[in-house]
Amino acid sequence: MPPMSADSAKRAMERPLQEPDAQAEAFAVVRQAHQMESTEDYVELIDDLITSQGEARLVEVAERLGISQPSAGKTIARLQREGYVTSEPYRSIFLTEKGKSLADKSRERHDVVYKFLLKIGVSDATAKIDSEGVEHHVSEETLDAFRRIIDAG
Amino acid sequence: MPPMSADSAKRAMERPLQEPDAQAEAFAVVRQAHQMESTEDYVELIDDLITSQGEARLVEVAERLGISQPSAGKTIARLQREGYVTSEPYRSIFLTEKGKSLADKSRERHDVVYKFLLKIGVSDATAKIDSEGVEHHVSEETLDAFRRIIDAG
DNA sequence: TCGTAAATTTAGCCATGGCTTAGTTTATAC
DNA sequence: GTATAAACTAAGCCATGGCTAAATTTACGA
Repeated sequence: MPPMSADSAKRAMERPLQEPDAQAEAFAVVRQAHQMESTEDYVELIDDLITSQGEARLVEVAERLGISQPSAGKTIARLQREGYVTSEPYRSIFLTEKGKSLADKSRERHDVVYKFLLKIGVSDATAKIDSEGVEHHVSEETLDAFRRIIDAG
Repeated sequence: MPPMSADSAKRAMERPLQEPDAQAEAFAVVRQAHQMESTEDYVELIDDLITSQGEARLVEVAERLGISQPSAGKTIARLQREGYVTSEPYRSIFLTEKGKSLADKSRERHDVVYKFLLKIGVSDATAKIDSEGVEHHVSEETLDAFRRIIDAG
């Protein structure tokens, strides 16, 4: 093992490693959040499309996600397998109860993050982009902290 | 197309859809961030291990990520292919210049998010977990907003 | 009604990143 | 110095989620 530099020693003091299992747990949470990410993005988007346009077509879902139609279709098939949506061949996409309630929860979370970012002075364009990425990784506790700040005047 | 309910009409007013290409862009940013996520997690962890323990062994990387050794090894191989790390068979793992500078940037970002969460009243345990997920999805603009709040008394 | 364009599906490609099982190398302890 | 344990690699499995190209179905306008 090479000797430790002064700098390294300093950083090791200031920023000690976590316990291995606590750190592993944090990464596990991220990986799990990650698995739900695309599911949440899809149901949220589908719900928005149904609300604004009366129906959710694959072509529109793909366009708004910025991916090809077959890619979107493949994921929609998974969502159907997992009970979030229903749709018959060549028809538009509907949310199940399960899908709708996940969509509602996701949108709520998304909105809190978005409004919070605006509140602390982030521009609208950046708030839109960052909230899309951040929404899947904030716990209820953090959301509550965000809500307190939103509501504070 | 089915008729729109009163509720839906209301929500459509309050939360209009974004432009398709702006929305697609936001998702593209998330997907790209996503591709960098594991790279950043690895180099940051490897750097921390080198600093605290003098070297980074695969067994430790795997343990702290909470995944199997072969899984960690496969990703390390990718990182080597992409020029972030070097390592010879059965030896410990080193960061290249490129890897080291990414690690530094990631740690900085991670620390800002972590400290910010503490500052707004999130518990230490939650701040550790959430910062792990959030760090990859905050823009420089948002980080600056976080820094302002951290520095504000 | 019928031809064409748009939407959707199918098939098959690729990379990532999990996993297990089994083999190899290294390090250690006796 | 050698046996054993620990660390690592190899091989091969799986699901996800991108892609393209080609086939099919639907919808629409002339």
